[in-house]
Amino acid sequence: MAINPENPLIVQSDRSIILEADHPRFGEVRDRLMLFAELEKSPEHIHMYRITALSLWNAGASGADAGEILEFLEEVSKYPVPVNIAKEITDAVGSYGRLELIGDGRGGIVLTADEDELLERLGELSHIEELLLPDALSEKGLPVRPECRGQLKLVLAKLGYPARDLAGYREGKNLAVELSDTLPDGEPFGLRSYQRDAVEAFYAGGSEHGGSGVVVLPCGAGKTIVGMGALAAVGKETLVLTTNVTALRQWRRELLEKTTLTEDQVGEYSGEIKQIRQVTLSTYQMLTYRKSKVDDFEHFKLFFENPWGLIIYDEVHLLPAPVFRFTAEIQATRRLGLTATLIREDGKEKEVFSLIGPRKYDVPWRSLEGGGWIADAECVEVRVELDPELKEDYQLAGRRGKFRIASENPFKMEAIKNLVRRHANDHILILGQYLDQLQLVADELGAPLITGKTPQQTRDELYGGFRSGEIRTLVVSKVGNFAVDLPDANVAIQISGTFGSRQEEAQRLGRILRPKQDSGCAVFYSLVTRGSGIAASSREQEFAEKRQLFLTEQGYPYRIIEAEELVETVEPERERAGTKEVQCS
DNA sequence: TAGACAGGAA
DNA sequence: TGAAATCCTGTCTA
Repeated sequence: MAINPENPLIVQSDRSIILEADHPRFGEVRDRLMLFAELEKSPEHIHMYRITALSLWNAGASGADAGEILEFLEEVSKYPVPVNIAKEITDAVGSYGRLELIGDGRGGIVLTADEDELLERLGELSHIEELLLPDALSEKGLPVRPECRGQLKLVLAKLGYPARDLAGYREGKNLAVELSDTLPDGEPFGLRSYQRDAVEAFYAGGSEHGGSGVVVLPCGAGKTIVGMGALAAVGKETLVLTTNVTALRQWRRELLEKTTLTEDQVGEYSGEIKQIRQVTLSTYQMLTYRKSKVDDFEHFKLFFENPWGLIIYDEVHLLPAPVFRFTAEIQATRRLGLTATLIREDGKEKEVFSLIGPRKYDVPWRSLEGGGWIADAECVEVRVELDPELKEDYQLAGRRGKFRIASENPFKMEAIKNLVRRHANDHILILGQYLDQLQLVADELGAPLITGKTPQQTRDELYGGFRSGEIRTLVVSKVGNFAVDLPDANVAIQISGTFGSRQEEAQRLGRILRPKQDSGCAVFYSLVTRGSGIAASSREQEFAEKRQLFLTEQGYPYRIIEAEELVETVEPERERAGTKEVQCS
């Protein structure tokens, strides 16, 4: 293998991959890497990826082939791919599928392996043995306790041997559903190409094998519609789980509007209303409700006692732990997970992989920009100096104290004002984490503030005002992370955020990704207190870096500007020459 | 019988 | 690392 220093990539024997960000082939290589490696750091000029077992299994599950991956790496690498890495890739990608769960033809399930020796070895492990049927014998493989199907997959994955589940599904009750071809307002309706691809990827293998996995799509790309497509494809009674009631109602509205389902077929099972219908919508909290820690879960029966042929998990990255437990027990029911970021901050990715299913469909967010499905967006990190009066406090504070002080840095106010002035004709959302800080900003700007305490009615009014353009700037607390009814904006200013949450960053960017009718331009500003004195980087900067990883992975580079520069560029006419400036008016 | 509110959970 | 939001239920009031 020849050495080619012109290439953008270095694969190292510690499983890390370094990609040059300024290389002409950067974008193309990044989009391929995303499918089997995880972005770990993105300092200036380079992106550092890491190959993990899970990232390779997901690649294997979505049909990637180790040979192709290696060929690609060799083609774009400066140096030959280290032998140990080549082997690891081959092993890990290949390991998805070495073990299979299949039907034994008599209604039971057996675990099979490509090598008898492996199967024997696994079967002797005590925590696997207890998931198997003790005295049963099968010439095909190890007979599995049917109720332990999920648990077994989880244990195997943790051991490094993910199993492909081909044991089939309970059929569930038939339900004929079709997508509407026109919406109530007369607009024609149909699946977009990528939505159709996602449904097909989910249901590949048809009714026998198709039907468990996760679809990853950016906010605003129509995940609900993919859910409806899956529902129509499967054609069985379905349970849809959402994170809150607003999302639940939105699903209900969309189901009625965009499918042939009628009012009496769609039920809401929430705190207020307890309907169980052919398509039932409920919340995670409903299922995990119990009076106290020692009581039983009161409503989990919803999972088991109905003939669901499909369960849809909305925002699967937020799925609470008890729902995993129930899900482990209903592995015979088809499952579709929907999310914009398959990242869990609690590290339960293997649970999602094992119990919901492997990643079936994922495209880089930015690639949907081309089709005009989501808006072109630019991310800008604005570095603000720490208020000198707080420098001493900052030095003396502990780790979390430092983060809080940097987050609430009063000098951010000036930058916020400049940004608001700069975007005089835009719809601006200001997003933050601390209520006092948000209140201060709202007062100073004379803009309305929405927090968790704001009653729904007031929220609706303010949302309405923002939508109509009457209110131009809206200050929003963490409610904005979850509120599906929050109107779209074209400018978002993040003034503080949760530790290193990549998810939150992604959600917040999602707020401005809906395609715009007029200019089509969207900017996401993130205000970060700059490191000062001895510390090269502030606590907040460190977390900001972590937060930005997911979006960087998706192709959104952060342009860094200093807060002081904002003053000069307040008037759009006086943009600095040579820099592609943002023109959103 | 609806709405407001407090309390506990994760 | 911690703050904030949400949900569900039960109770109280009108």
